[in-house]
Amino acid sequence: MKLATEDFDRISKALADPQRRAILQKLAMTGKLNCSDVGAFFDVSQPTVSHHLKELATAHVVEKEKQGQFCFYHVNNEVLSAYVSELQRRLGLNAVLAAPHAR
Amino acid sequence: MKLATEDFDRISKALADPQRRAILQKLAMTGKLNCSDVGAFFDVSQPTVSHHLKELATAHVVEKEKQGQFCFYHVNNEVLSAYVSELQRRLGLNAVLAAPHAR
DNA sequence: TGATGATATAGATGTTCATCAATATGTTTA
DNA sequence: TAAACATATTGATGAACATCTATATCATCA
Repeated sequence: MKLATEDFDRISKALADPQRRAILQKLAMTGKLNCSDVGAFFDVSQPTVSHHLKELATAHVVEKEKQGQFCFYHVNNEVLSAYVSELQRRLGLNAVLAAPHAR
Repeated sequence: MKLATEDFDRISKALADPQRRAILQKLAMTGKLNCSDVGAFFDVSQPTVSHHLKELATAHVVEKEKQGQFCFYHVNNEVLSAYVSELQRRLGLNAVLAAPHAR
């Protein structure tokens, strides 16, 4: 999967905030949570949680799934993997793996 | 190599800014540059370049090497690799590799 | 239908931060 | 030593943003 520059930038920004990283990590560990559940883990207001989840969803690192009045979120592993790959590529960390061994 | 939480957070913040990512990528591509060289690639003032390089150095993703009046910078691959690994760990992206294939 | 509950939005506030101009510090060379 | 150059620091400014309270929207249930 290929990330557009715009997407890469947005994901970088989404991952810049510690609170958002904590929420994302919690989602990665638990698999799926609704908004209230996420909020229960952290000492921030409900609107703040909602805001962070929206940022993560806009960056496509999580996906939103509405079920009645609830709203479940789960991580998008494909996008996250693509992000990490692109990050490695830009930082030259995969040169050894990708290059056909430059003798 | 193991990253302390504080280091991980600082690196995340260092990578959050597009200009800093561009500088880091340029360093990764060229291997080693002094401050002026870096500045020549981008349309920002000298103090801004100096500031960004300092941020990157404080996060240990680049290393500073003073030679006379010049100051060379190069990426620290060990730290960057450790950062990416820790990021993958937190996001649960290495589960497939690490786990003995569920079932 | 009205009450309760879940989530989203609006608006405000304080903080962080990217950037710049000006200046300081340190180094080389004429 | 004086001038020229490389880099760092200081202080200011405007923008981005994390967070909150208050309120709106939407769904469920009695």
